[in-house]
Amino acid sequence: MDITRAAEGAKGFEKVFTLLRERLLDGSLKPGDRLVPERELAAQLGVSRPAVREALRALTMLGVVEIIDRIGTVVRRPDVSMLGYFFAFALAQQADVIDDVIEARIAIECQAVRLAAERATIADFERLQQALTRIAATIDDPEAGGMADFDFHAAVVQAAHSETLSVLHASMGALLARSHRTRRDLVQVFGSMKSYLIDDHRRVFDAIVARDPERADIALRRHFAIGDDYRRRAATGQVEPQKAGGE
Amino acid sequence: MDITRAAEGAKGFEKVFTLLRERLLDGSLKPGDRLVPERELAAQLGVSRPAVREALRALTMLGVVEIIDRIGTVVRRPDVSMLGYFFAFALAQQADVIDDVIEARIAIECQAVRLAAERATIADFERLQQALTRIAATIDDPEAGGMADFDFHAAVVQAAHSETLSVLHASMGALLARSHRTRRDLVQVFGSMKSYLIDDHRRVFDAIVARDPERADIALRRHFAIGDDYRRRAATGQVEPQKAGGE
DNA sequence: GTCAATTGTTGGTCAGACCAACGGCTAAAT
DNA sequence: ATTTAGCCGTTGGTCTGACCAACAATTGAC
Repeated sequence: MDITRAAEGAKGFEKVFTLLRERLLDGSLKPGDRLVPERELAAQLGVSRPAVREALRALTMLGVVEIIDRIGTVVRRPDVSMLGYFFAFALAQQADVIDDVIEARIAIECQAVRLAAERATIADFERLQQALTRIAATIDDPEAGGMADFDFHAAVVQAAHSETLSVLHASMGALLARSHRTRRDLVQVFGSMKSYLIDDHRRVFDAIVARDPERADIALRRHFAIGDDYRRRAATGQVEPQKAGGE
Repeated sequence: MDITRAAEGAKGFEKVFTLLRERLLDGSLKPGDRLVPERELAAQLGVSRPAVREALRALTMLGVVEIIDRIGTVVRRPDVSMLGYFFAFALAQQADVIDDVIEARIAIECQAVRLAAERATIADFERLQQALTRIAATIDDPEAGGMADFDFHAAVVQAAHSETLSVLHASMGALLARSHRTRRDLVQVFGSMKSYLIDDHRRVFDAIVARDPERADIALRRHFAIGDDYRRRAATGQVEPQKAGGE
């Protein structure tokens, strides 16, 4: 492993981090690979060992490496659970990032639902059907209901058979699950949400089964729009949304 | 700032990280706050300064603090830029399935073009217009043309005014730029690509200007589909695509 | 009051030492 | 010959103490 071509001009932490980042991004370092020991890496790069440690710790936070005591540092597939930390901090600091990410998830799911309509397998239909059943069974339980809603959406993304979309969706998973959970709290405020939750998810499922990407996309977008409406009205103190009973 | 209640039993990095995480999550530390100097924090916690540095560096990667040289460490509000690092690594691992990533980009861009149709500013229109001009001017230059194509798509994503979509798109940026570059090589095989490239991009632009999200989405999807058609025919040795000249 | 020099402060980095906990190797016992 | 016990090497985790760079603040001279 030729690892001595360091970043120009940099030293210490920056030198190590930049070089490892490049090796990871260009594929020289792959999941499962073990880095040379810290002392050796420090010697090769002409930096101090604490600088190496800082860089490795930083990469650990991104989930791309794992420092194993007395074994060494191992490259791993980026671990979406690390993003749980990020979202927890974002929530605690009331950062704008939360709504931005939740909005952007529409891109992932709406494209996924189109692909699902084209590619879903029997196993996918079964998983979606089970998720639908669970949504209905948990309609009065916000905790389990939130999870059931999230599971349905995750099943849609899985049915798309796109590894990239799955990774992106999983990276937002912690945030989306929380969002679904919060949405479910509104069921006690708006009785009409019960039929909304069951019927809308069913509509999405039916469009996937019908192999109709356009219809699936439209059904899912409508689902998001009405969900946002419920949220808006809860925030503004309005009672039942006017469109809830309509088509 | 009472910061000495450390995590039970832990020491070194773990002790510092855990304690700071708690302070950040419980609101004791807020954006704008400045932590005590590293030396003092190390003394208060009874750990070494490198341990403090590792913990601070870890929190830096999560975007919750910023280490400012000779000033100190300041708490900040997390923003989406941290996600960019994560996505870049996650997508780099997908590099073996480049087509999967290229396909998934449709999710990002098609949602972005919808939002662009709703949110684009005058400055966005100007940037898109310039990109269009550059596409036409570079029609016979694969290198510059690939970049011009990518710039148009990036401008669409920017016009969506969604940080998360921008970050996601940037994470794929290198792959997409290369894909556009490769596509431009096909111009020499298929003369009809010239009008395709100019007209299709113009159609997308017009739909954005018309503030018509549906039409923009449809135009961009058609653009991708025809682009894929060219690519397929090049791979299978066919000459001009039959639909190229039609509506 | 202004300017220059000095001092203090903070993060960035380094060198070297020690500790804990394994795994591997070697020598002794059976 | 085989098994067991002890020792050594290795690696990450942590610590101490020192030095450097680059400012800002303070002090003294004019």
